[in-house]
Amino acid sequence: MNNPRPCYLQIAIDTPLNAVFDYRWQHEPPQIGQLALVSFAHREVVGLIVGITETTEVPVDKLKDALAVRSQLSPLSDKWLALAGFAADYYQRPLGEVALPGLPKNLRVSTTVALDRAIKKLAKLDAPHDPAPANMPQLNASQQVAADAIGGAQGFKPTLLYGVTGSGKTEVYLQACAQVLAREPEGQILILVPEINLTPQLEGNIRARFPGVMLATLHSSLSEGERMLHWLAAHQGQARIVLGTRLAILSSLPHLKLIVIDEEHDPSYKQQEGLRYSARDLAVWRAWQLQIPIVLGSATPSLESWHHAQTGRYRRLELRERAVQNAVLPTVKLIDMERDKPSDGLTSQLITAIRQRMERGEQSLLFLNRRGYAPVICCESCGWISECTRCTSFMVLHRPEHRLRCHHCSLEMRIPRHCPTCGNVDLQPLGRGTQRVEEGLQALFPEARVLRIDADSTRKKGSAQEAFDTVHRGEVDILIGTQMVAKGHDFKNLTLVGILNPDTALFSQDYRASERLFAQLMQVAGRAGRAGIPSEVLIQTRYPQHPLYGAVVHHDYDHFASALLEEREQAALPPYLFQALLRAEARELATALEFLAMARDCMQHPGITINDPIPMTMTRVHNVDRAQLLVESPSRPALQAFLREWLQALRDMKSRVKWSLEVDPLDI
DNA sequence: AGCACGCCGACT
DNA sequence: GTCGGCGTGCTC
Repeated sequence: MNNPRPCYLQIAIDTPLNAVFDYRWQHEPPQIGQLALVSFAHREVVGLIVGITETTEVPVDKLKDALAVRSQLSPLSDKWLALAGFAADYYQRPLGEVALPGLPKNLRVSTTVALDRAIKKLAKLDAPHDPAPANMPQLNASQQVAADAIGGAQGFKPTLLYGVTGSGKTEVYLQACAQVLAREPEGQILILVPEINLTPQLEGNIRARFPGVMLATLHSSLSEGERMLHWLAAHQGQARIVLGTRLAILSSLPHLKLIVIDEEHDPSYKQQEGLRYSARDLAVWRAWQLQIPIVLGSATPSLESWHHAQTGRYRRLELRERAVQNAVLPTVKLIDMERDKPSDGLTSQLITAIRQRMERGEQSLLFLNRRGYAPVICCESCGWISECTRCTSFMVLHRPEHRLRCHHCSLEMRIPRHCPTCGNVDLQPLGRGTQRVEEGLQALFPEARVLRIDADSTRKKGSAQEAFDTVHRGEVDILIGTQMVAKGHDFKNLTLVGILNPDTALFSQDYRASERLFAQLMQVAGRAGRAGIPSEVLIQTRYPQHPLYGAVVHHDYDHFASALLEEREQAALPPYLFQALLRAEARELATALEFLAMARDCMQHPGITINDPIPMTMTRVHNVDRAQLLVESPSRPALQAFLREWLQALRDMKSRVKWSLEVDPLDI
């Protein structure tokens, strides 16, 4: 057991320091990829062994002994280490910050009881697999072509599966999976979805289809015990199918043979804090690394993927029809709000359409992406408006709770009885959110069962599921909701979708806003008419002539996307240009801007454009001012090379300003 | 990022 | 007298 000659372990630790740390080890040498418990800066942490050497440069007085190696856990593979290494390089973060946070928490504590228990439990579950699928439904012709193309692919073959909502993409994935499981005796499949609670039926479908193979799920609402078990099942190769959200892209899958990314355009594949990675982009890299097929599915692909399909880097497969017998796409109509003036936010045409559904016993869904009662209240005599004292934003009126609430810093207060500046008692709500529309609907249709689903109405755990179940049981006539109702759900009796206020995104500063709006409209429109009953989507707009709406009416993503891509090329925007964003925050805006100006000027940068520092659109959040600096280049390698040097220079500046870098930012 | 050390203000 | 405020400095 005792090895007379000590070795040195190079250990990556979850810290912002851009280095690995050497520790002495006086026992049998471990393997690269194993985890080790070490004492680091007055605390005990678990790090990842990334190198083993016989010498070290570190002075003896600094060197410590590693405390333990987690020898019961088989090492993370070279391929996995290379994936973490790529992500660390690409997103300009220390390896430890990439590799460690994705591991189950119970692997990163000083005790091993949870690990030992999970290993024992999985040993008992080690039954032989039977990959045979149960109850395979008949596919239509284009589904079959797609399933065979994906399931039969060899090598690195990215496929963009472009299929309208309800065209049966899921069934294509499942049958492609069946082919891979049958062909590869140990093969594993990774299926990524945007948010698991929005697709609870997918998990059930997979289990029912493949009763003989182990499925592991990985997402943020698992308990720590479950996460440990599922992660380990994937790591040991026992789980043949892993279904997860973006964080699952960094799971250990030694026999990975196929990757599926459902709704690949969905912004939730992009992590928005800490390591801001794109799970979709990492998935493509991982497929390339392993030389395996990957399928990206969407009714409204991201322009990045669309571009790759146009240039031939991805193969494009198409599903043009809805898969359910007789189900057709809903008819989309635009309601001109200049002609049909809304009262309580609803035009007379929309009200009539809802009334018809009531009479026929069918359901209606109203979509408004704004929660609360009204986005702001104001004083009509002096012009005071309810601004947040800590953020560059407004306090939103939440009438049922009798409170004003800032959606950015969650500051709350009672509704003032009178205007804080002039004393006027007549404070008016301005604009409308879901609560106000709910109130208007109830007044308009006293006999209707109206249900509101948004982040406020579903605060309690499980209440969202409960609300959706109520809709599925047919106990709701009119559903009003935000984003939450747009995704995934298959409402059988829903034949009308009303979209209340989509216009704001049309004139947004954010060049991605129209792409997102289109995807959102298609997605929510896709909730209607799934069971074969003819159905309608009504969009209330002041700009019925806008080309975006024209494309929605004709269900024509092809031309819309190609037109947007052309605009992006003309304007030199992604995907024809690569970007990174340096953000800085400070108590005073000037401090943040000064730091960014220094950053801009601290280095030569041929081939790289560095724009001027500007305050962020929402400058102040929770009493912190934020500014940003956009860096651009038509060459990704040039940008990458520049960023590496630049970040070193920024670290050496030792500024007290808090800053961070995001590669491939979505929101600018 | 944590966490300790360190040097100045109001409390039993 | 000390409890604790957060500035600054280090982590193999």
